[in-house]
Amino acid sequence: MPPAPEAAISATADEIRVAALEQFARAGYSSTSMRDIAGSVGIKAASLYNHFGSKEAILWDLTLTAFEELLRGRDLAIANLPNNSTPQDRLACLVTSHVAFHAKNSNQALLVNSQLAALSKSHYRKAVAMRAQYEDTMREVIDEGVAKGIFDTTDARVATFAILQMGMAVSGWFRPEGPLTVTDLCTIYVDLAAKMLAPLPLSH
Amino acid sequence: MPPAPEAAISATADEIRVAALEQFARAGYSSTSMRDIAGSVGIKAASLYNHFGSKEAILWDLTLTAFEELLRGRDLAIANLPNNSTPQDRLACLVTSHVAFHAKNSNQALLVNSQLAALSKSHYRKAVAMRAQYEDTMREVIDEGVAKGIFDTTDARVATFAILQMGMAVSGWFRPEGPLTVTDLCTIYVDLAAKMLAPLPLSH
DNA sequence: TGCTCAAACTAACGATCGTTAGTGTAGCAG
DNA sequence: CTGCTACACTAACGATCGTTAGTTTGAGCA
Repeated sequence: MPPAPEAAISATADEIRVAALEQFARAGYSSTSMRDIAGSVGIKAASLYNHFGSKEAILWDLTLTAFEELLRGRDLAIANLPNNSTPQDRLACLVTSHVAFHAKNSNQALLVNSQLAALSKSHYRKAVAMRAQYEDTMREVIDEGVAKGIFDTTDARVATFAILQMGMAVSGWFRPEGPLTVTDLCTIYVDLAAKMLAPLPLSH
Repeated sequence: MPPAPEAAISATADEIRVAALEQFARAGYSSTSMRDIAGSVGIKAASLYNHFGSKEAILWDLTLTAFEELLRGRDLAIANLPNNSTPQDRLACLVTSHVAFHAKNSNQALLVNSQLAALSKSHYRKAVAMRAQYEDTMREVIDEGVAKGIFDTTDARVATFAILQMGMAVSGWFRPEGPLTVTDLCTIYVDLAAKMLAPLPLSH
C-alpha cells in the first residue's frame, strides 16, 4: 500500500498533469478515463494512484493551479499599474491579463470554464469562490468608472459579464500560429471593452 | 372524421426529449445515463429504445431541433426588417434574436454550445456546418457595415466572435425571475454591440 | 553486496454503462 | 372475439469504469 500521495515534485506526476489537463479540457472530465490518461503518459492506470489519490484529485490539482495562475496574472498586472492610474488604465490592464491568459493557457481556461461541475461538492464551492473573487476585480473597476462618470453603461453587471465572457471565448478559437499575436489580441479586446463602456452618445 | 392522425406525436417521446435536454445541458452528455433519463420520465432504460435508436440519437434529435429553432429565430427577425434597413438595423435585429434565444432557451443553447463533441463524427460535421452558417450571418452584417464605413473595428472577425460569445454567455447566468426581462437584456446587448462597432473617436 | 523504497506492474473487484432479447399487456381494427 | 400494434417490463450481455491488492523492478545508499 503506497503512502499518502501528496502533491509531489515528480516528473511523472507532471506528465500526468499535462496529459490530464489536455484531455479534461478537450474531451471533458467524464469522457476521459484513468486508462486514457495513463496511456498518454505510457504507464498503466493503477500506477496513477502512486501520484494522485483519485481521478477527482487530479482535476482538483489542475483546477487549483489554473485558478492560482489566473489570479497571479491579475495581481502582477495590477502591481505594474502606476500609482495615479485611471479606471481606463485599470480596465485595460485587467482585460489584457484576462485575454492573455485565455489565449496562452487555453487548456487551463477551458478546464476552469467548463469542468467545474465535475468537482466534489466542497471543491466545487471553493472553485466558485475563486471565480467570484476574480470576477469581482473586473466588476469593481467598472463600477468605479461608472461612479466617476468615466464609464457609461445601461447595466454594469451585464457589461462585466460581457467583457469577461468575450475574453473567455478566446480560449476556444485562438491559435498562436494564426495571423494574430497575443499582443494584437489583447489590444483588440482592450479597444472593444473601452468602447463598450465609453460614455459617448450614439447618433441615430 | 377523427382528428389528423399525423398530429398524434408520442407524448412519451416528448417527455424523453425534455428530460434529456435538461440533463445533457446541465450535467453533460457523458455524465447522463440512459437510466437517468428514463428515471426522470418514469420508465425503465430499455423502454427508451421504443422511441429512439440510441443515446446519441436523442442528442442528435435535440441538437437538430435547437439549431433549427436558432436559425428560424434569425430568419424571422430578418424577415421583419424594413426594405431599406441599415447595417445598424440589421445588427440590432440579429443581436436581439441571438440574445433572446440564449435567454429563453438556455438548455438548448447550452447543448449547442458545449455538447457538440459528443455527437458522432458525421452528425458533428453537420452541427458545425449549421453553427458556421449561423455565425456567417452576423459576420456578413458586420463586414458590410465596415465596408460602408458605418462600423469601425480593428478586426471584424474578432468583433464578430466577441458579439456572438457575449450573447451565448447569457444562457449561463440569465434567470427570467431576475430583475431583467428578456427585452431589457436584448436592449442592453444591442447597445453594447453597437458601441463596440461605433466609428466614434474615443476621448481621453 | 545487500537493503530499502518509490514506482511500475498484473489481476481483479464491484459498479455502472449502452444495449439487446424476450415477455406481458392494454387498446384499437377487422 | 381475435389479432395486431405500441409500449411497457424484466433480465441479462459484454464492455468499461474507478479503484484496490499484491507483486516485481530498479536505482540509491549503508
